[in-house]
Formats: sequence, C-alpha cells, structure tokens
Amino acid sequence: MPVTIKDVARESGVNISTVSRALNDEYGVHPETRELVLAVAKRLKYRPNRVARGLVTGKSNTLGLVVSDIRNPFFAEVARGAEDAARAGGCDLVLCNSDLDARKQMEYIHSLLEKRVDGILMNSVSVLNRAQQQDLAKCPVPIVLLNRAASRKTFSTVCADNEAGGALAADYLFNLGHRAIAHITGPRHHGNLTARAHGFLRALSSLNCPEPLVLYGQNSFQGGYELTRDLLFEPARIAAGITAIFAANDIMAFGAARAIHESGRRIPCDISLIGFDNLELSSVIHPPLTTIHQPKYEIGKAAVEILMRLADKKGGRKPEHRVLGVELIERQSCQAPAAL
Amino acid sequence: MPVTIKDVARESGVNISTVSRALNDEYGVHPETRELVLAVAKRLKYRPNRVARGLVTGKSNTLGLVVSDIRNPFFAEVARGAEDAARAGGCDLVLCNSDLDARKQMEYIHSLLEKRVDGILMNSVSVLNRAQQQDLAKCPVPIVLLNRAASRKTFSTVCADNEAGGALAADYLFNLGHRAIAHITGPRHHGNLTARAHGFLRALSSLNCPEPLVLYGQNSFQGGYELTRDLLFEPARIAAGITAIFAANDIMAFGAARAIHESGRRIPCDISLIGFDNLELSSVIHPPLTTIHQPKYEIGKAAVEILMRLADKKGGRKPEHRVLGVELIERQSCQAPAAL
DNA sequence: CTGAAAGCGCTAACAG
DNA sequence: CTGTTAGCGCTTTCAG
Repeated sequence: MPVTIKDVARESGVNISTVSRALNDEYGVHPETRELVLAVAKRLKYRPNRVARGLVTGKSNTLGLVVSDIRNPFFAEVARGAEDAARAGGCDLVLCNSDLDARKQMEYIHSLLEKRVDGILMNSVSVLNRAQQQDLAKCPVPIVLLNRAASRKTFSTVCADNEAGGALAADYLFNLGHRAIAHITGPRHHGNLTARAHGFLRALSSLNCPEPLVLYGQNSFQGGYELTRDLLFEPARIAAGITAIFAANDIMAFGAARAIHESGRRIPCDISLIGFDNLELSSVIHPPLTTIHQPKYEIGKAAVEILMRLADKKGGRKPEHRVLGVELIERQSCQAPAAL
Repeated sequence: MPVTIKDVARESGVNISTVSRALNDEYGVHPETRELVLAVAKRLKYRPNRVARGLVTGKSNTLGLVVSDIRNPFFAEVARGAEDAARAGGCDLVLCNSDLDARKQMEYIHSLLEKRVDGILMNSVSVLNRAQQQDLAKCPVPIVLLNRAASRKTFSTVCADNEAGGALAADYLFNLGHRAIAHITGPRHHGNLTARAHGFLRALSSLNCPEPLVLYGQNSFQGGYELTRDLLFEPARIAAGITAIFAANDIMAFGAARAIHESGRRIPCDISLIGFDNLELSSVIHPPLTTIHQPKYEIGKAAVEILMRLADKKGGRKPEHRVLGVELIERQSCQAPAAL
C-alpha cells in the first residue's frame, strides 16, 4: 500500500538503485538525476521502509533501554538523556521495564536481540546469575551498564562518582560544624550506595570527625522513614545527640524528612538533612533539600554515545568506562547545629 | 553471523519453510518433525530475525509512544502502563519525547512510520497546525490520543473523567464547610484543565456555594507558586478570606504549598489544599496531599489495548473512545475551615 | 504433511 | 554516472 522505492523509480524513469543512491549517497549520481528523484520522492510522499533497509544493512538504528522502572524519576531522567542522544544519532530507543527481575530482564534482552537492536543500555546486571551473565557476555551487540562502577571487564559502564559525592556530603556537614552525624543507607552490599558510604566515611575520618552512626535498611521512602524514626524515637539510641543525617539518596531523604516532621523536630533547625541524586522533587519539598547532584541526563547521554560508537565499527569494540562528576546543591535543609 | 532459519533447516534436514511452520504454526506439520526442528533450533540457540519477518508480514510488533517529556511523572506512569500492556501483547514500545514541539512531533511520527510501527500513542495533537493534523489523519496506522477528550473523530482517545474529578473536589471541599474557595489552573483553553474547572464550578454552583475565585496562569510548579503568592499577599485581593484552594494538578499544588508555607500559613489549619493527578510525590510532601486520583497506568494500558486491537484487523478500524474513572484520595492537606 | 519458489523493500557489488 | 543482479532472513502461496 505505501509507496516504495520502486514507485519512485518508475515515476522518475530511472532504476531503483539510482533512487537508492540519490536518497542515501552524497555523491556518485548526477545532480540533475538526484534533483529529479528527490522531487518525485517528495511528490509521492515516499518514506523509505527502514525495516527493509535494516534487513540488508544489518543495522536497525534502534537501541534498547532496560531499566527497572521508568516511574523511578532517576531513570526517567536517564531515559530522557538517552533518548535525546539516540535521536541526535538517528536511533530510536525501545523502552523495557525489568522490575529488577532476572527472568524478565533476560526475556527483554532476547526480544531486543531478535529485533536486532544495535546496542543495549541496562541498569543492572547484578540480579542475574552466573550463567545468565555469561550468556550476556557473548551478546552480539554492545551493552553498557548504567550506574555501575567499572567492575566487569566485559561491559562498558557509565556512572557518577559516588565516592566523591559521599565525600562532598561529609565535608559540607563537617564544615557546618556537625560532629554527631548519622548515615542512613540501603542494603549493605549495593554498589552505588556502598561507594557513597565509603566516600562519606573516609572523608569524615580524614577530618578527624567522630565516626558517624551508619544504619542499613531498605533503599526506599519507607526505608528512609523507618530508619530515621528508629533513630529519633529509640531512647536507648546513641543517636540522642545526632544533629545531621546523610541519606544515601533523595528518596530515603524524603522518608527521613517525614519521620523528622513526625517527631516534632524541624529541618534544618533541629536536624540537618542532606540527600543524594538531586531529583527534581527535592527542590519541591519543604524545606527544599540540600543534596548531591548526580548527572542523570548526562549518564543516559554518555551511555548512548558509547553505544553508538561501539556499534559503528564492527572491529575494536573495547568496553569503555566513564565516571561523571557530582556536585553539591545547597538548598535549605542544612545549617550549623543548634549547639554552636 | 547469527544463526538463521537456513542453518536450522540444514541441520535438521528439512526445508526452511518447514522450519518456519514448525516454529510458528500450531498445526500442519508432523509432530515428530516439529520436535526435531524445535530441538535443533534450541541446540543452535536460534533466534528468529524479527525484522526479516516484519518485512514480509508487514507488521513490526512495535508501537510508538510520543509524550512531551518522560520526566513528567504523569507520563512515566502512563508509559509504564503502556509498556506492560505492549509486552503482554508481544509488542515493543519506542519512546519519543516531543517537548510539545510541533516539528519534533511530526519528525517522530514520520520516523515511526518509516520503522513501520503498528500504531502510535500520542499525548497531544493540539500543538499541530491544521495541515499537520490532516497529515496525521491519513496516517496508515492507528493513533490513540492520550489524555484527550473524544473531540476528534479521526483518532481514538483515552482520558480520565476530568469533569467528574473537578466535581469530586468541589463536593469534598464544600462538605468540609468551605465557602470561600479559589481554583488555580493553567491557561484558559487547555482541554483537561478546562474540563476540571468546569466540573468544579458546576458542582459548586449546584451546591449553591458562592462562586469561587478562578485564577489562570502557568501550568507548572512556578505557576502554582505565583498564583498562590498573588492570592495570599495582594492585600486588595478579594481572596482575603479564602480557606481552600483547588489546584488543577498536583504540580501546581506543590507550587501552591510552597507559597502557602512562605506566607507563614499552615496546611491544612489555615488553608486547605487539594490537587489533581495523585502523583507519587503527592504522598511524599508534607503534609501529604489530598488529591484526585487519575488512573495513569490504566490510561497507558487502555491506549495500547485499543491500538493492538485496531492494528490487528486491517478492516474496521473505527476509532474508540474511553473515559476512565477518577477518585478522591484523602490525605492530610484538607480540613474544615478554622471559622467553623 | 513437506518442498520449491516467489518475493517483502531495500542496499551493494559489479558491470557497463 | 547508471542499470543489472544478487541477496538480507523470513513467510507464504502453490504444487506435490
């Protein structure tokens, strides 16, 4: 039904390969012929069938993006960066939500491969078992891991400098005068969060600050809420004198804020609170949250750029690793401790 | 490089068309042959090339999703619903961010058509000029408009019952005892917001409530903030006695909350605030926002279902219109006015 | 039930 | 510079 290259060829009295060249090549076709072909194509509203082209070229100009859940504002931002970069490079992005489920994730990967995507962006590989990871390693297209440190040699990675971010938070709180600090974070072994904690603790210790209280829990609003509630309500807690809290991410910080409010304390007068991520909402809550900015958009963008470079040359596809800088965004959730 | 249907055929000693049938058809092939083929396919780790298949069948099993910005949590939720439904139906979803820019939007549409998507979900068509809309109308694949009332006969639509939502807000505030109410909303002519305002005003008037103050501004955090600030600070404002505000959406409500805080007033003691959308963040802010829930996930899901049904039968592709219900989510940002 | 053959729409040598 | 000829990997008649 739609008009094909053949129609254009017939209508302009040339061979279809000439049409193809006129439409794609920069040269190798007489200017006049090209003009003619282009004119006819336009008149006929010809739209090349990209799947046919893909079949012969072996490239689909499509990238796959596998995130746990696009509703997570972090990934939404990454996705936007990725999509913009993909579009700039002439690629489409297909969206997959894995829910961090290994089976689902593998299904998506295979589905993407069947569609012959040119590359895949993925936010986590850690839920996969050994066999699955090896399966992935011999994937025919390049894969870049979002938000993962450069551990696995087989995949490219893009992530923020989590350790530096942790250190930034430490310096800031310390310089404000805080000495009794708590850090609330997710599970004990979680690549990014662990790196943040590490940077935080190291910076504090090099500042000769008393060791902070570190609480592990769920990496979620609820987790941040519960951890903080425990911190503030348990009378036996050493935490009695805590003047500042560093939450491993903004979501947890939101939970912490709720718990702080409920305890009748105020931010920042009674307790300073600092987060990590700089989600858009962190400027929306009251008081606006001071936090460590992660370049989410740039992470997506960089990942796609790596992917497209890798997809281009069939040869040297050496994995590439990129660590992006973070920065402190000072808003209104921190101040010097009351005691000072 | 990857293993093709030909390899499977050779390896199992049958013709490629038999392989094709064994893999796709439910019948018409001898059970033993089928077993054999399936076994060989598995052993060889055969993955059908879906673009090749698409070329001959004319279907890509791909849907396009064009939203203004996936970072808008509303669309992220819609996208998730759409993706889940698409996946359930064996389709992929390609993500496009139009920024509500007409040119970009048309480029995406054409790009999607070149990829031969089976259908398109789109969140707005109102930025397009007449010619562009007509162009769209004769699009070879079905299009469903998200979040649009069933005005245009040419496209299918899915949206929430905005008017009913506005009425819900009105009843709630009125029953709480509020009589001096303000409604802050976006531009004067904005399909959804207008419908909300309409439902709100109508319900109030049928309740014999004094007419509320309606303020038009930007449909954004900033807009909500500025409108509310004007409302609270302008001494000349009739608004002196306002006890409740209905914001046309949660984002504006967040802005309003900020302005209210800054004016030294408290929610809900001094002013009640109700939003619309029920974004996830609305339960995160302090105090948790009472709002009208819109079934965002379901909107995406319904849209994809319509699309897939329409894409299936080449024949009767009558546009379909669906209006989904809304509901009041009572949290802590509203109470009876102090005067009572 | 299975094989042979045609062809989806396009690109890519290879001649001319 | 342009036409001819092969396919890309698969589905789909059409015979057998």
